[in-house]
Amino acid sequence: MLTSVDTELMRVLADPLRLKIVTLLAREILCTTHLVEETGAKQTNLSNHLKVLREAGVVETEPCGRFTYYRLRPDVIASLAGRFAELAETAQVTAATDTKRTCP
Amino acid sequence: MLTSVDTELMRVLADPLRLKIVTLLAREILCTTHLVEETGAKQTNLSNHLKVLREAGVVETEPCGRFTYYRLRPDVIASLAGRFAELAETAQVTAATDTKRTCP
DNA sequence: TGAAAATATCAGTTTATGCTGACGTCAGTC
DNA sequence: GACTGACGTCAGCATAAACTGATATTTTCA
Repeated sequence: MLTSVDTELMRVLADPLRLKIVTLLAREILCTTHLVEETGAKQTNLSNHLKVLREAGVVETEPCGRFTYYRLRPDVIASLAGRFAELAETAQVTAATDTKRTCP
Repeated sequence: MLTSVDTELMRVLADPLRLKIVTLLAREILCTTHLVEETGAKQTNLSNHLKVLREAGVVETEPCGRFTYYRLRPDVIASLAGRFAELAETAQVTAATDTKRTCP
């Protein structure tokens, strides 16, 4: 059974800046200041995007004094990768067998 | 080296209706009429979304008389799945080793 | 305690984009 | 050759969402 891809998660990850953040967090656990440096975005803007990522469960926070560390949740990304892999596999079979519905 | 996820492709796939179309096309090659039936969306709306998917290289068309068959390109989805799998793998290592940049 | 730094929140503006209705085009059928 | 059905295009509208500036909150350090 082909489980569908989470639309909300896709929406969250579709923004260029958020995708950049996710890519950066995949390599290192960073705090907002680092992300401001790396992306060049305004702190306010970044904070908004981080909130979106947090609420979507993509990242987790860990307070450290007056800093806040952000870490990416690997399982969320892995799950998404799995969904797309399934989808690609299904599409592969469809293409190979040329499964088409007849015109009405 | 971690190749980044294609933002444009993500934007295209982030729409609920387009994701629905992609999921349907993964199983069967369909024409617009079928997609109208399956999704319940207006033909015009669907045509607009199909154009977006076409221009992004996600789907291909095959004319058949006055009908137009749409097929999903498995390689595009497979590639995306691969990128996310890499990202997840990197994030997994980062989490396991607790790789964090020190506060400035 | 007062100042500064790190981060979050809020309100307002602007931009992007999805949806719709009207219309155009091309292929098949009577 | 006129008609119908499948599909695409275009212009306009409406909503969502990204960006910004101002401000609040919390923590650290002198």
